[in-house]
Amino acid sequence: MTISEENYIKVIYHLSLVSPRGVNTNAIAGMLDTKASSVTDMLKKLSDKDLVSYQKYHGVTLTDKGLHSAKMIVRKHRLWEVFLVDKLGFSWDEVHEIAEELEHIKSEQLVNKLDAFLGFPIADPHGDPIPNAKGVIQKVEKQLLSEVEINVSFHCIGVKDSSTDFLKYLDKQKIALGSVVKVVEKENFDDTLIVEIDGKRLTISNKIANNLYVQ
Amino acid sequence: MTISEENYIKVIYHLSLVSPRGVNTNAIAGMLDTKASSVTDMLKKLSDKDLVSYQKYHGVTLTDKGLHSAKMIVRKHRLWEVFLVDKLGFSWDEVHEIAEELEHIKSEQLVNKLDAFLGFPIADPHGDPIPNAKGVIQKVEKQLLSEVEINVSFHCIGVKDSSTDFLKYLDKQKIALGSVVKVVEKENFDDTLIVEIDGKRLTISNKIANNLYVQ
DNA sequence: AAATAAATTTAGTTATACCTAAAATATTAT
DNA sequence: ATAATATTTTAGGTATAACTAAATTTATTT
Ligand SMILES: [Mn+2]
Ligand SMILES: [Mn+2]
Ligand SMILES: [Mn+2]
Ligand SMILES: [Mn+2]
Repeated sequence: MTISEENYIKVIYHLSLVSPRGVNTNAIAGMLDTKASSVTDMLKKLSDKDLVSYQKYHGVTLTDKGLHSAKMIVRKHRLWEVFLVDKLGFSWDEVHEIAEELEHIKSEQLVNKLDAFLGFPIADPHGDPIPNAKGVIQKVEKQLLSEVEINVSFHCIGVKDSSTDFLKYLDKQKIALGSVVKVVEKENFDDTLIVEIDGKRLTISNKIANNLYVQ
Repeated sequence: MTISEENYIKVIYHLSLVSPRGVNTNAIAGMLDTKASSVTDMLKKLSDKDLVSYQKYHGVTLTDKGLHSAKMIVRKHRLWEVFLVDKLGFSWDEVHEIAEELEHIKSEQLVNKLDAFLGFPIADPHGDPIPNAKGVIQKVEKQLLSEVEINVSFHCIGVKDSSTDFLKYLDKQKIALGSVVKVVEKENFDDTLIVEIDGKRLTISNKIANNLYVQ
């Protein structure tokens, strides 16, 4: 599998979590910053390799083989992110780009030794679950902060958006995974929230609350 | 710089340590397991990018820019090898292939953080020197065991050949970097040596002695 | 100084992974 | 149901990095 093929498989995997009935050509093109015609070319190749099942004009789904490959790539991506943050001292907004390269390193032995070295983490620095060596992903129940009951305490356990801008905002507000959050007040007009984070009061927009997972 | 370009630059670097007057097309082809005509194509491209100076039919040398790039690739290769052995528990005969991939990961910050994480090692698991962030390589004086005075003790500090076969042979004979070696007797007919390694007697061929660096 | 051999380059192909523009199909609006 | 619009595919083209076979240049013999 080439790096390009792996990138397609990974994108199809992520998109299929949202559209399990079939992933559109244009959606893939958007994620990979490429043209729809290039996507069509690649879908044919992936289909020939039995990694996706593809019906012209009706999108693709991953085959079992494709799904497993995708999970192994995601596993590598997230393990490397843990390594970069926990061992090398990168901050959580710096690691995605580097992990995009590291996820294509081939050795299975490497991934499994890295996993052990990191202590078999179950989530990456953004709270995303890490598939195990067999591809099994632990399901954790989580809610968006925007949809949570008022005056009940939760823990931050992940981010939905992991753009640099959002992660840096969270750093600035001292919101980290593990922080204790409680919604104190909800403004009906625009859904702005007044929250208590680790004891400190803070006003946050709906857009922020809508990208923070809690448990 | 593409992965392919980096591989060429690195091979030219290694060959130029032996032939500083100019590296031949065929030598490069041999190392990269490709054809001379492919090499010629690439040399033109590298020359256009000012990474090598190339005169048709007369081989190439690295420019300053090319030399620096080469050292940075070698730096990454060797640092990753240290990581794989020291942190992940790979043995020294398993790491080269993986490092061949890892050496192409782009982030400069990554290399320097990795370097710090590893404690700024000066040599890789095979005893080869690791260029620092500026490209400076510490010169250590070393001799081949085959050329060393009799009845004088030395330390093993590196291997010339780092093929799996040779490294596994050394493992089997309990010869490692750091071992204390003394040549006890030299057979004039075929240069076979009787050596004492960490106190134990052993007979080794000239070919073995010719691939072990001591100090 | 030729002749022969070896090394290197050029010319012409191939596969991958992109692209643009045009054609085909599907979706939506009238 | 037809027309308009959006999506997707096809057709034809580019750049990279490989290849084979032929031509050219350099090195070695005689
Ligand atoms: Mn990421
Ligand atoms: Mn992540
Ligand atoms: Mn190596
Ligand atoms: Mn090495």
